[in-house]
Amino acid sequence: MKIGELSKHANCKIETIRYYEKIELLPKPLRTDGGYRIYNESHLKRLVFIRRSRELGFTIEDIRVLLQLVDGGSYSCNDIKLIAIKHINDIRQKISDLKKLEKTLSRISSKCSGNSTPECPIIDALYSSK
Amino acid sequence: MKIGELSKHANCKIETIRYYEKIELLPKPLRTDGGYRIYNESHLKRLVFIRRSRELGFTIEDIRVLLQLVDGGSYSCNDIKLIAIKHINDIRQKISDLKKLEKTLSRISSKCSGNSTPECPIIDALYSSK
DNA sequence: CTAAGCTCTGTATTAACTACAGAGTCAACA
DNA sequence: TGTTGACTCTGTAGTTAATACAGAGCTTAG
Repeated sequence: MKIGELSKHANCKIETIRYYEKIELLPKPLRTDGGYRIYNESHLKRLVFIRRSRELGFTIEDIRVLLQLVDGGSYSCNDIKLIAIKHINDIRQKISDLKKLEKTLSRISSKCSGNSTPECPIIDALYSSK
Repeated sequence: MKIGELSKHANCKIETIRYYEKIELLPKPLRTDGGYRIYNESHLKRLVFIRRSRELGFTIEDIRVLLQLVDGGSYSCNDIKLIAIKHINDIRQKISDLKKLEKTLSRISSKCSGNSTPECPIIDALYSSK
């Protein structure tokens, strides 16, 4: 299968596929005489794995570790679980930070009259000298 | 005040201050004969405004708009409130996305025995052919 | 055989900084 | 006055995870 077809099956842009090859997440595929990349099912599975992991918010480096474990064939369920749990904790932290942010912003902007005068509590809150 | 002092007062790295000058968020300060930047109180206030806004998650471009409104002197409370509300909505969306993510990951990883066998539901979920 | 459509490489861009290298400046102290 | 150490300067490159080209070459249906 050529890169365009892989792209459709994996729901991943062509440039991204080439990018993953360059950073060595995807193995180099065979080429036609003309230089076109030719992929097989195992490339597709691997690419789907990568995309799914990205969608779950794993970084490329997380994924590299996961793939190395899988490639090595020596991974244990525990290895994987540790990575996942760390990631879940990161996500929870982000959620908590964003909630704080939202509260602060909502509080500031609720004081705002929303009229056409040039007095604005939001600006005051941001710009005040202390 | 020299850049190091400004940096301490505004809690902002020196490189970042120079960066803000380069992208024209901060006005160019006067210089000593030797070429050192010399700042005054109004630079400090502006830098604090920028840092505070960044901490609240506004983008540089958001801040540029806010500052232009303030600089123009013609802003209205309503102008500012619209920007803030849009931003609050963006944050709520992000929180909701992250919560979904967290749920999915928690669900997958709770199936994981966490033992030393090479069978792992996390990998299976990511790597399965469909 | 030709034209449309696909793919190639390589480089530049995005956001918001951060991290140097190598040079120059300033202030205090002897 | 000389020197040392701390500070600052410019300019460039790196970070993350792609995305967006230009300009060339390949493939295949008709």
